[in-house]
Amino acid sequence: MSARRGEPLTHHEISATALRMVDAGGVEALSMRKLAAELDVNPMSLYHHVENKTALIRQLCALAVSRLELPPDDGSHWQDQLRALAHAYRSLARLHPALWAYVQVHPEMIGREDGMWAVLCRILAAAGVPGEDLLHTGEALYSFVSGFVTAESQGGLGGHAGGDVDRTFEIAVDLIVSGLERHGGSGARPEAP
Amino acid sequence: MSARRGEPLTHHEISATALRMVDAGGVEALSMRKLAAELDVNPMSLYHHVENKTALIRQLCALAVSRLELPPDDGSHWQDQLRALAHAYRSLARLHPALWAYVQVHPEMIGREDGMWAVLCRILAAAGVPGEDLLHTGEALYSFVSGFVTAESQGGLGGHAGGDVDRTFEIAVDLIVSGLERHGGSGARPEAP
DNA sequence: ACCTGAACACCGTTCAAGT
DNA sequence: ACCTGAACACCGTTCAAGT
Repeated sequence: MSARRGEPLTHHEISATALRMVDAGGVEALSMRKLAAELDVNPMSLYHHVENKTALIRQLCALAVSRLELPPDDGSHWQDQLRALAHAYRSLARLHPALWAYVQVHPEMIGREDGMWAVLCRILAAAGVPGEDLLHTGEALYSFVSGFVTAESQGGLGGHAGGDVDRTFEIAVDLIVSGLERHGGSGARPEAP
Repeated sequence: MSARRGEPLTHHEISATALRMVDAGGVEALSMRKLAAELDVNPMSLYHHVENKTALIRQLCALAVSRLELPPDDGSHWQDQLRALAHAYRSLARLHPALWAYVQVHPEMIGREDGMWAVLCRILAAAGVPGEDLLHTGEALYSFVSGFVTAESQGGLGGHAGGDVDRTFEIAVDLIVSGLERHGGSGARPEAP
């Protein structure tokens, strides 16, 4: 009977449409009623496929996270692998900027993304970060990159004349790598002249 | 006539109450109607003192930002000044965590906080960051620290066993300082022992 | 000048009823 | 099983009317 053609609303179709709406207008532009309208369905029908709005957004986050392309553990320098991870994360954030900004404010939506943490910790270990600092350092780096991509996607960067955000990202990643080279075991130890 | 005692709703009293509500339950817990209830006033009365909800939140942000205690330019090392600035920013964020998370997603709410940018750029110049990289580096650092304090206030850090967030912040700031010492002109140049 | 009630166009969600 | 309409308790905001 539903206004839509025969098929009864797939899980996937709901998520895809919702994600499109979030991409277009931010999470605050997603309402169950507008989503239903977009799907040409009665608002209440959605509740047979999704527990509630929060659960729906959680699904969107999971969908987005699953697209993160983790760099493989080839034999390359940890510096290159760390750069690759940072770039992969930034790319993901740029795919769904509004959703990603939401994630930073609601980290419980994705939990601690397992694959990424394993890769990050492996790289940091290779960089010579001592075991007792591994998780702290990983968290620091993750929050740094999260902050950057959020600022980027929300217009918090590039305000100045000729703002070249790619260059800012390059400098940001260089700064982290340099810091690790100094702090970790592989670089120079503090003792200044 | 109003339910409240004689006085006609001061600007300040509205902001203070709203900020208290945001601190207690997040920005999403602030509604014009609940704020009016808290003030014991008709919801519509608020619109004589505030243009709309967005303008009200903007005022809250300005209020919070004005409490940032910028470190003075004593003669101390740029490293110490940078640490002081980072700590001041973190302290501010911890005063109003929910509002600060909101600010990161809506950077236009505070604009580019002028005093802070001047101090940050001065410190980076003292660190030997070349002029053409100054703004990029400043933006990178600002986004890093923003990311950290947002993650901290939203529970994105300290998930692991014995999570000591102060220690994570210490490591995070050390990492930035080390990176600058390497990249800038005043610290030890790469040449390792 | 300041306040107010009613109204409008929205929300998320529940529930009893329909096929 | 799946869908639906009516309803409830909320929103922000406008506007004409009150003092």
